[in-house]
Amino acid sequence: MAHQAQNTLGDVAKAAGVSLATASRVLNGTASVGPALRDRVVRAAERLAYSPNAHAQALARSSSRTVGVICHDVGDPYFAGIARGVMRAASRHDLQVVLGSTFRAPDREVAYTAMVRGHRVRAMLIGSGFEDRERQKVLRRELDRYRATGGRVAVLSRHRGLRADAVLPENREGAADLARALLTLGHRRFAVLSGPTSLTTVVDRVGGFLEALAEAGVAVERQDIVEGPFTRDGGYEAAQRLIGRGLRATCVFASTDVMAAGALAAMREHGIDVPGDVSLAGFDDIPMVRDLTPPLTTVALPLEDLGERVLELTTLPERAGRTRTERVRGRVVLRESTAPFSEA
Amino acid sequence: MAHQAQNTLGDVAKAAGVSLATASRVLNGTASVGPALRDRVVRAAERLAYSPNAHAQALARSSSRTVGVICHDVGDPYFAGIARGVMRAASRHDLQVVLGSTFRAPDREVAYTAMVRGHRVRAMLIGSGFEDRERQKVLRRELDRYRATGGRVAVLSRHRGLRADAVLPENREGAADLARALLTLGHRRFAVLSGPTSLTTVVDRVGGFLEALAEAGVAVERQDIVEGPFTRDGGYEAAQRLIGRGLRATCVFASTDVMAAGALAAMREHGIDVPGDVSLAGFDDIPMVRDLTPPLTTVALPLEDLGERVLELTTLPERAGRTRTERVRGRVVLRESTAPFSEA
DNA sequence: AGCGGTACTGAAAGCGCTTTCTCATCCCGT
DNA sequence: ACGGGATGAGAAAGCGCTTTCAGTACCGCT
Repeated sequence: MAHQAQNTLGDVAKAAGVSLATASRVLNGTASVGPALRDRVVRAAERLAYSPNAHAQALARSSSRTVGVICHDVGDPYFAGIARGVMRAASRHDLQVVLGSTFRAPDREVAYTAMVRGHRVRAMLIGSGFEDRERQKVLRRELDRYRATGGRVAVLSRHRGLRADAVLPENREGAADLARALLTLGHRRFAVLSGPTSLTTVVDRVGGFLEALAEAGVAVERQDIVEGPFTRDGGYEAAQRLIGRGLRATCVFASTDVMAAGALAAMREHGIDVPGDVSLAGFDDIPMVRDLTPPLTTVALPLEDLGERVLELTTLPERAGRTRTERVRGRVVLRESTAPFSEA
Repeated sequence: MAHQAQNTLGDVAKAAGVSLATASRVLNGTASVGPALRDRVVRAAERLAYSPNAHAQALARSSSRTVGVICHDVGDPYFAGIARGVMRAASRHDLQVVLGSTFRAPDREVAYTAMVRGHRVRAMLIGSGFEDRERQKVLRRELDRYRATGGRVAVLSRHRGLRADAVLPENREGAADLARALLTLGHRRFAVLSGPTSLTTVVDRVGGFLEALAEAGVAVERQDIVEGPFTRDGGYEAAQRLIGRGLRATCVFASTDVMAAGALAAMREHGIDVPGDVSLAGFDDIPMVRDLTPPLTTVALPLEDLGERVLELTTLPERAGRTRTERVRGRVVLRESTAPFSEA
């Protein structure tokens, strides 16, 4: 599917009766060119519908204005929000974006980084994140190679041993804050809907939550921690299982809002009133949760902002040894899905 | 921010003690090379962490495995769903994606097409769509130039006078189906929450809805059609205004689910029961609407599927004169947000 | 008139790869 | 033993641009 001949800079130069060099200079504004010639070139370019070949430019300049973005799933509201922020910032910096969606498959993540490296992008934003040691090692090698050649890397959320600039949603602390807020409401028996423990995000959130409870002397039994896919239906199923085992908790924490949404549906189906019978809280504050009934208590993360910031990080001048880390504290938002509890 | 020297194919060739040509052939598998040399090349490439420069390849081959995707806003659940489909299909076809988000600004749309054209992508997917004649003319010119040089274009939803392969959600028919379903429920007085009439999608949906009503002899008064931004908050505000004017309709149609979600919130705030006091319906069937209370009646569009199909279109061999059009009929899904109505 | 600048413009050398051509070899049948 | 088709490998010509480097003109001065 080769492209047919496009007009090249050479054509433009010929049409304008100037040299290649001059045409290039006019179109890039890299040097002063006499107004007469300048005009002729601009006109010729317009007339020929000239569009500079980005590849040729990238090759000649050995640099590009492209960044690579790799995330788990653009379809997920979490990444959709982040992606929006990234796109906004990219457009502000006049950067192009090539996108990779791993669908949560670690090897696809590595494949994408390789591909993106091939594109000689000036920066790479990584928004996925796996606990898998082996994978992480491979990824790290890939990224080190990339950086060795001058590439920038910025990650969103924690990545094991990936020395890179990062925007860090404080999942651990946010979940802990939430736990404390729920304790304050009087809850003492909790259940947790966990996502796959292969995701760092999940590990941090669940870990932070349990830890804060533990500090208050509250333990969560193993059977009250249910794991499921990091999706709405994953939450639904996990909740089903929890309910099937006999729901004894007075408060359920879902490690992400989309799971909470699913859980809410499951509870409704089982005639369990939220927050009457049980309180429910999520994490992220994706837009839709305000519109659930009841609106969901959650830890608000400024998703779009996170996206913008991680992109911005790569535009900052590189710092010698140290990497930059921007921590973003989630804000606990208490809504109607959680109610005070007192031992009847 | 020039990249430092990466290992080039030349380095690999030298390290393997073969010519550039042979190295290229081995790495691309384009010709048979003796097993001994082949092995040396592969090893050398691995050792040097060689990553072919995609730009150089694109330039030399004058073709690339990249497609451009342009949409209004990846953050919107509608496009997020579609984007997911596109990414899935792209990964299946081993195609890279460069993404553009126009944030609903027509000139940004044109700018993106130009940029994407510069990338010599093999195909361009356009998911936006404006009624604006002037803009459309500019866009069309841009795309014609692109196609004149062998580029493929596929659009999602109707685009005025853009002769291109298309996946066409039948907005008009879907809205009409919905209207008829609502009529069957007994409703005779309707209100419409319209998005900006600069969007083709809006025009089609609202038009189809009203037309079907008209055919049944039901008219909607001008003041019962309220326009707002194509967002959740746009729906909220539009509903506010409608309520402010004195809501007389027994059924409200929002031209997109996200607006319906906002409208639902507004109604709840005003103590208007859905569907007790008024029925409410949307369009798209984005995942979240199942989880609203009440779950939303809507016209279901297979979003992810739409995305896959529009990408697939560009992978099909081009057809001489005629363009392909895949129509996708939305399916009316009646949920609890709509109730039968009978004149009390 | 002659000198040092200043301001423009062009020729040409790459950027890193693919892909014709060309040229050796090698193996086969006869 | 010899011609001829495979087969394997290299040289070199681009792909479309940017960017040194090397002028050429022309300006104001002395």
